[in-house]
Amino acid sequence: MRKGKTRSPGRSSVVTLSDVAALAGVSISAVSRTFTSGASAGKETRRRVLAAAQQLGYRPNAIARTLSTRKSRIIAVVVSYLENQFYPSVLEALSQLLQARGYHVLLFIRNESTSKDSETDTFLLEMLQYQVDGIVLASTMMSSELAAHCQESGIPVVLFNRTSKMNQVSSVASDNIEGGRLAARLLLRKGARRIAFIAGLEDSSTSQEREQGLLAELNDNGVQLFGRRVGEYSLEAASRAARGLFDVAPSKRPDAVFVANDHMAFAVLDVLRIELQLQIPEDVQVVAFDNAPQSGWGGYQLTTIEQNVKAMTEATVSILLEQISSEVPTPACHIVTPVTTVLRRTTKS
Amino acid sequence: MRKGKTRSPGRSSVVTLSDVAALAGVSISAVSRTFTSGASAGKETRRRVLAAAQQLGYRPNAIARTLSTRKSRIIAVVVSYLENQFYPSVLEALSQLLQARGYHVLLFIRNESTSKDSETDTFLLEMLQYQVDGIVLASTMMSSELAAHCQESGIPVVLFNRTSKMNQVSSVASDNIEGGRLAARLLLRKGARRIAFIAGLEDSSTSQEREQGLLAELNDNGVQLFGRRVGEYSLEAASRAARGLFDVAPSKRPDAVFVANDHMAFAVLDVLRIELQLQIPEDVQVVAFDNAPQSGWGGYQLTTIEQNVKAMTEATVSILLEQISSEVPTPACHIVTPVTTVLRRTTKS
DNA sequence: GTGAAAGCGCTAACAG
DNA sequence: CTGTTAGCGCTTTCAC
Repeated sequence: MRKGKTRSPGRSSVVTLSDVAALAGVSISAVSRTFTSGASAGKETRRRVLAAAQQLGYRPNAIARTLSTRKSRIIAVVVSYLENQFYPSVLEALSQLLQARGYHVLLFIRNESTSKDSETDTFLLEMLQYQVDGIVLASTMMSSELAAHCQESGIPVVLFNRTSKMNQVSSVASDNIEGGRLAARLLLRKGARRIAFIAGLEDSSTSQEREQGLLAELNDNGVQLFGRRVGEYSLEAASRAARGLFDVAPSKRPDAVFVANDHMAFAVLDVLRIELQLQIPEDVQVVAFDNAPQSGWGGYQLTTIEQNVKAMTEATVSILLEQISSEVPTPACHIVTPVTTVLRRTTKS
Repeated sequence: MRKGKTRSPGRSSVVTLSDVAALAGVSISAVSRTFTSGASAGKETRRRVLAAAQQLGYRPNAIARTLSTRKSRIIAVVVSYLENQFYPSVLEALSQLLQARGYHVLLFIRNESTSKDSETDTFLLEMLQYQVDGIVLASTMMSSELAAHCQESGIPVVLFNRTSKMNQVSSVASDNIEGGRLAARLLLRKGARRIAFIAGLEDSSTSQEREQGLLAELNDNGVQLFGRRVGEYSLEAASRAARGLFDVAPSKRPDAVFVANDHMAFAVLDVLRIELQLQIPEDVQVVAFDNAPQSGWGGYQLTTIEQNVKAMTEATVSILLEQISSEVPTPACHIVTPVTTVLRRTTKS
């Protein structure tokens, strides 16, 4: 191991507290204090320290600070995949907010297709090892088990865009039930009567709630669900689902579909329009969920139920920071953000 | 500050090396060694340590380890925005590779629109403070200056999908010039003679090279560039560029456009088809660059020059890890990955 | 307000 | 192979 004053040249970051202290002719605690907001800083001392620090190009070592304070100012965010543009949007918003408050994002992408269950543990371990101050689980496919694990390790967790059976852990999600109802109401109002649903993953709370809302509203209006398939949140499965529903005799076809998210809806629209030569919205109307960026693009013009990314991400960081700063374990809280329907060309005007 | 053995309950991560050592009845170094690969581990000792660690739920503290070893196993990756799906793809691939090798991704999103120049420094500072082992700059819009800064701080940097005037810093990028030539050749072969170009950001090396290749090939075939606009890598500017080029008398219209990336091309296609009611590829052919995921979707079916994300990301991590592990400063290296044209429906068959 | 000193949890000589 | 020990760079009592 290197000895005290030996410096490997070229590494500017090896300027330490004591170097600055030496140059400024004060103690290291003095230096530490001037770099710690809200500490008893001597006026003249501060000036000299700042000068010395400036001259030396001193940068506080966040790692050392973390070791000492047990606060890393790092938030782990885990997502399952970035293919669905909704998630990059979220990631961007989240990162922005966190950065503005002096936190940093340690990104974990848990690609479902290439990862086994055991990896879940690996992930968790790694997050814990890095002493992250908080975790946001923005992964619809993440097991509730993992959430529980995190929770019990004592570090704040918030479930993003999903909820958990156990109310122990905080969550932020859209009003998916209401969203499902909005979709149903819209479709009904536009004259649809043979309404089908394409689910995401069966065990995703998000998909379940959206379906639940759909069914409730349909039921309230005395109409039955016409068909149902599972799209697993993937392009391929969604395409298959669409074929299953629509590649049949016209008399057996739905006249509308509610797709659990925009991402799947793009695939659905492609098979409907291109493979099956169906007219949208004349032959079939479709409404989905999220309002991902591409939904508004000319190629799709998808009518959808919008999730309020801004509200969701803001709630997420505020809960997280709240829990982080609070000494006592804060009770879990569950935020439900409102949704709105945005009308485009996949429903009749 | 908390005293030695005092534990705040509920925080399982406070189990330390010495706790394990005590339970196992060995020294802390023994414990440390069994958790350090390639260390002289006593067979029986190891067994007992592992048992004790297991029982206590011990997790090595990566922060402490970092402080001691000066290796954080964290790589900073900075991107400018995630709206262009090419970047989420890259991020996912990068994260995958890095994770597999025991590294982690600290994500920085430098949203151009909301950030001032001074923030560049802030970013850099933060990365340095966290003692990141390496940096990948996957941001076309990032100033070369920042790259230089990083470089001089002694930590390995690789420019992703861009190059720098100064050859000091490593880079990984596609063969953009060849890509531009491929686009030109394709368009020429498909009968286009009035070929226009929509650039990204003027000072982006990537856009410059693509244009350069286009011009070179055009020139070799004795044809002049028919028109040129700047799309700034944004949907809005690209739409404007498309209007500028095509919202004119038919006699003055290009019969093909090469767009500097797919992201802009989507906007271009939308104005061409929807606003201007032009037939693609009959009235105008378009080819772009990247082969972003959506390019293959039914709504666009965009002919494009594909960047090999796999090759690019693999090269990136291999350079990075190489430089990290090498004691002496490794000379900068510049990887150029091959591109291929993928034919779809925006060019004639 | 300021300095001395004791850690934070782990690693890496070094001597046995 | 094992234990002892001296740090890594910073924060935070605790006296002065």
